[in-house]
Amino acid sequence: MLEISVLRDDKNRVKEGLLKKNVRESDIESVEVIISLDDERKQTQTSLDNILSELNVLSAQIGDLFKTGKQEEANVLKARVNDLKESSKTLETRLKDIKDELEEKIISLPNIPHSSVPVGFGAEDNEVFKLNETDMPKLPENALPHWELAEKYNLISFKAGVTLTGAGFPLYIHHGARLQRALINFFLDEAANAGYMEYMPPILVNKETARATGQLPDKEGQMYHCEKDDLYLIPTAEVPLTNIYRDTILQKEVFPIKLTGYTPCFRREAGSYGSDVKGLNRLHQFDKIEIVQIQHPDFSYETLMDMVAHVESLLNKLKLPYRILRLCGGDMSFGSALTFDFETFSAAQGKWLEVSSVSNFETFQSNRMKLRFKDQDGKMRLAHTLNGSALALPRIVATLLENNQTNEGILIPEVLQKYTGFDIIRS
RNA sequence: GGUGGGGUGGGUGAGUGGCUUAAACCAACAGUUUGCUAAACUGUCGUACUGGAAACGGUACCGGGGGUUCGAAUCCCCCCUCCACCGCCA
Repeated sequence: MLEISVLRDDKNRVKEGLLKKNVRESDIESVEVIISLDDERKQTQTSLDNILSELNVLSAQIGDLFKTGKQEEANVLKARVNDLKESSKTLETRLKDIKDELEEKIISLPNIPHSSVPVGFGAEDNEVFKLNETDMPKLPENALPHWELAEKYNLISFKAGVTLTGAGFPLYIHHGARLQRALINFFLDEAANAGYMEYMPPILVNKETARATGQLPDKEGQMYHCEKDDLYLIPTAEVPLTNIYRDTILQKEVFPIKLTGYTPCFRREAGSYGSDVKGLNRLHQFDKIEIVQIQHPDFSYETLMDMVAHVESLLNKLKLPYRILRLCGGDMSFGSALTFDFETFSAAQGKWLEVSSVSNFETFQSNRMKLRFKDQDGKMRLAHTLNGSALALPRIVATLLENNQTNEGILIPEVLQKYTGFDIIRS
């Protein structure tokens, strides 16, 4: 959620930013509406406060009159009080309406992109920030896509997943299951070594939690919702991890706060059925290790690059070819100010697959969740929040299977061998 | 799920309708003093909105929401949550 003070003080930069995010012209004009609504809010608040103030004075007087036995004088004042209460109720209702409308308007505005974000509408406009093809494989002639490898080596059954649940819920088997566990442990260990504190959060969250990180109301339809208890299955560990610090005033020099956690992630992926859903390419349930940092605003962009470097080191250790994209305004998520996507090259499919997304949200999330700190002057300020996948498993598995296939079997990267307990998967 | 008891500032904890402007203590911060650590003393010490150049004011907030009353931390209703016991259970 954008800060109203920023809208007021930096109106043109906000409008340009919204334009870069391809917000509709009519919605950009809501900046003006928000400012005038806020003026009205202030005015109404002041009128209400004045009435309440007078009510407080009168009540005290009535109390005194009662004590000195002057019933009649007290009754005169009571009449006046009743009038004032009428007006205050009207103003209260009015104020609530204004606040609701203001909230609705401002919460529907996305974050303003960082100045380095390229202009563009979709994936084709993203900037290739870095390309690393040193680990590009030479595949055998009869190379198979991962869904065929999964079947051939009995690693994953998509069919059984359909039986148990439905499409997009694969069943991992034997070495396939073991590989999942190995990757989870590897990623968590790497994060711990990089100074992230490990958490194991709940994977069902309430409305307020989902709202604070920006999933609600923007992505309502993309989350699984348990209606009976009004809880949401998390689409990413970012949601519970960041919310650990909801409604917090941080003390002194605690920055940066570094958190990590493994969770399954659940996404309805409504409306995304199409070409890219084969095998592990797009799932309703998948496993992911998330890294989150909470940082002082002055250092959040250094932190973003630090997180990018961490993700890069994982891909290097796994010896996967990858590229890093700086997302354009149109392809960025709602709350992000700057996002780097990581893609690995899945050689048998001949496709780049997104395996991580690392973003700086600046104050967009912290404003919603009131995550603050006191700066040098004792002034209350919003902290910056950042997060990234490190990493999401399915497409890593897809790439590993495809890129490491040989005529003898599928080779396990050296760094994973102590976690899997085997160095090759044979049929 | 049932019954009972709780939820007050960073912490402990007083407060059962107006003397509360939420006491007191601890912690924290600043200053004074003493040969160091420390102690003592003095002062500061919540959040949000709002008026003001500032000084300094106004309003709201005692788990959340609603109600009674001229007036609510205090009384009533609903919800959340913690503790104890019972029931069920991995």
